[in-house]
Formats: sequence, structure tokens, C-alpha cells
Amino acid sequence: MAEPVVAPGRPRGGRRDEILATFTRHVAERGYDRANFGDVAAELGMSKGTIVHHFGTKDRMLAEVQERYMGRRLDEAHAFLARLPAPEQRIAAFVHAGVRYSTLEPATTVAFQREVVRLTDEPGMETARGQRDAYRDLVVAALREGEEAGVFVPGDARLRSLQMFGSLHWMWTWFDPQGRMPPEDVAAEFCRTLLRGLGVPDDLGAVAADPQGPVARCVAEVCAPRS
Amino acid sequence: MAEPVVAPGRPRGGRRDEILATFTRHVAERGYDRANFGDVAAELGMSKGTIVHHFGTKDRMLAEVQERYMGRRLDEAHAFLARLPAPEQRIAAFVHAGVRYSTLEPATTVAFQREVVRLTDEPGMETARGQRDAYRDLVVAALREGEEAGVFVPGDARLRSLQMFGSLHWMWTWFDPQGRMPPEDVAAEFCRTLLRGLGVPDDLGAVAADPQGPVARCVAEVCAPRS
DNA sequence: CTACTCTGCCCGTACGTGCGGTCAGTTTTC
DNA sequence: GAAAACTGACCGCACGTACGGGCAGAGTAG
Repeated sequence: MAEPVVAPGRPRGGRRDEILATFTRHVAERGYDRANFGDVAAELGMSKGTIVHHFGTKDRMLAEVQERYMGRRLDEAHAFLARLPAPEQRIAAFVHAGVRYSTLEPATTVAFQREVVRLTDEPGMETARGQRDAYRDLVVAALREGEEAGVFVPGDARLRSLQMFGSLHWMWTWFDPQGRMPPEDVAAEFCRTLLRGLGVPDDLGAVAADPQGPVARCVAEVCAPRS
Repeated sequence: MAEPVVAPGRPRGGRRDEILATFTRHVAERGYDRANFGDVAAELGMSKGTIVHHFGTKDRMLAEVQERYMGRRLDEAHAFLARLPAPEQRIAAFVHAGVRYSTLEPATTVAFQREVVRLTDEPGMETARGQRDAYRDLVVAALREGEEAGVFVPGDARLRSLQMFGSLHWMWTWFDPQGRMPPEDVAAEFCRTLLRGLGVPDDLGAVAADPQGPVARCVAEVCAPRS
């Protein structure tokens, strides 16, 4: 049924990536517990054994999904931070990027978000958890910079970062990438409310929130669709 | 090994409620998929069959947890809305209440929050979903009132409600009721940032966010611990 | 008071199913 | 020919739940 495409057996990681992508989609749709080897194998027209051969265990497969995801996000965060010096731009960029991912890699994003809790619980997730913590540290740092620069009103940076992540990580429960609501609008609205909440003057905030503005454009360049 | 037959008192469905409470705790700790009859039964020193006798299926049991939870929340929301006329007070009250629940009924709250997605997916959850939607409608209505009254800057009320719920519903992944961070502080910080973000003047916002203020007190009275 | 019956909780077990993972062997690629 | 990719049959186990029966208390008749 499925054409050979490239010869089976060789293509370095080709088949492997396919497996990972399908697994990711299943996790996104049903959650980790209900996702299973059998269905993934059937969908790809291969045997369960093949999946085991490539990944060993289900836990490892999820860990790899999370690590790859966070790896990409960290790279991108560093990239746009290097280009955006102002704290309110940085915070806005995190929001734009967070929303953007929901449409750029919907499956991976949902899979990550709905299974984040395993980062703290399960063993074997140390790497991914470290990446996640590093990412949050970047946001906290930007919030602190803003406070010190007097752009944000003083407050608890850690709590604020959690408030912010909550809004973004919750999106998987309601946001439909195929739906009517454009992600840019979501990002813009979230940005405006958040930045105003941090005490950023409306004009500065408007620029940072603008879907056509410099921040959004920078994020769009950095977080480009891959292959 | 079973205890003396009848527990002190004969609270209507005493045993039944005990089962539900234990099940709820297991869902909160491991998630619905990993929670199972065997463990609950063992912990209560009863047979799996007893659980089935009382609830029929696992799905039904979860549905009942969700319906009871949302029922209580709706009652309380109506109660504090009746006492707080101002939009900024109402929004603050939703935040205070949302945080408060994490310590008042930690297990039920976590169980609800981590399994919310089933409200939209699964059949048999129509009632609970209706309750959840009704709750969100209350928040959206308060946001719209605020806009019309000129207390909030114009914006997309639905998006704002989702942004707000995200912050609160995400708490289960990081908030520890036993931890150092007092829930009142979380609520206060969330309130301040959110209300400022909605355009509420700082003095008005400070009163509404104050853990000792009228709004927090009203919520504390309405959302009292139950027997 | 006694005997009988009805009823609702509760028990223990057994069954079917689904799933993660193993393994010995085959095919493909270089 | 060596190594990697792949297969398909199989195992063991955990879990939901169906089922038949036990048992204690309430109601009723004599």
C-alpha cells in the first residue's frame, strides 16, 4: 500500500523520523497513555517490532519528542533574544513564539503541552526538564531586566512567568489551528493584556504586540517552518 | 481485616463518598488513565466489585467527580457575583476563588484540571461540559460589563477569559498547597497583573487584589471548607 | 418474640482484552 | 559478509467489568 519511497532499511533516520512524527500525533490526539505501538505501526504499515527496534521503550520515545521540541524552542529563544534587546520586546517575543508554535508544529506542541507534567514526575525526563527550566529562566530573566530598567512595575517575576506560561500552555485545550481565529490575533491580544499588566506604556506595548510589528516579524523569521 | 462494619455515623452514601474521594485523589496524583479500581479498592479495604456496584463504570465515576466539582463552583460563583457588583471586583473574585480552590479541595481541583480535556472529547460528559461553559460565560459577561462601563479597555472578552483560565488551570502543574508560597499571594499577584492588564486604575486594582480586602473576604466566606 | 422474606451493600473470582516488550529469524544495504 | 532494518509470533500482565452468591437489617405475619 505505502510505496517504498526510499528503500527500507537504509535511509538514515528517515523511517525513524516518520515513526516519531506519527507517535507524536497520536500523543497529541489521545494522550500518552492511550497512544500505543500497535496503532502507530499499523498506520505506517510496519510491525510493532520495528518501533521497538528504533526506540527501545515508549518512555524513551516520549522523552525524545520532548527533548527535540524543547531543543528547538531554546535555539529559537536564544536567536530572538539576541536580536531584541528591550525587555518588553523580549516578553512579547515569548508570547508571539508560544502562540506561533501552535500552528507551526501543532502536533508536537499539543503533545508537549498535554504531557508536560511527566517532566517533573517521571525518571528519564531529566534532560527535557532541564531544557524546560532553562527556557523558563530566560523568561524570568527578561522579566527581572524589565523591572530593573523600570519598564515593568515591580512584582514577583517567577509568579508572573507562571501566569504567562499558563495562558500559553493551556491553549491546546481550546485553540484550533484550522479554526477561524488567526494565531496572530491571539498573540496580539495576549501581548497587549500582559504588557499592560506589567506596566508597559500603551504605545510601547502596541508596537511589541503588533502582528506586523518588528517583534512579531523577528519571531516569524526565527521560528520558520522546517523542511 | 475489615473494620467494624459501620463507620461512625451513617452519612448518606458514606461508603460511596469515600470511594469517590479516594478515586479523585488517585486521579489527581496519576491521572485518569493510570488510576484504577484495584488500587482504590485495596486502599479502602474493599473489593473491586463494590466500586462497580456503586458507580457502574470508570467513565461515570469521573463524570460524577467533574459534575460535583463544577456544581459547587457554579453555586459559589453565583453567590459572590450577587454580592460584588463592580466588574473589577467580579473578575478579581474569579481569580481569588480559582486559586483558593487549590488549597481548599486540592485533590478535586487537580483531578478536574488535569482531565478537563475529556469534557470536550468524551461522551457522557455533556452535563459537566455545560456547567463548565456556563462558568466561563459568567466570566465573559463580567469582562463585557467592565468594557461597557469603561473600567476595562476594549478587547476580545472571550480571548481574555481564556488567557485568565489558562493561568489558573495551569496551577496544578506547579502549585503545591503544602509549599511555602501562600495561595493568597499567588491570587494577589495574578489579580494585580490581570487587572492592570485590563486597564483598571492601580488604586482600584489594589483593593480588589488585596488578600485582606473586601473581595478576598467575600470569596473566603462564600467558598468555605465543607465538612 | 420468632420465623420468614425482601433488599441493598458487598465480596471473590473469573474472563476478555489490550498493550508493552521479547526473540529468533529474514531481508536489505553497503 | 557484516551490520542494520525489519518481521511476526508470542509472552506476561494489568485492568475493566460481569456474575453469582453472602450477609445483615427492615418489614411483616403469626
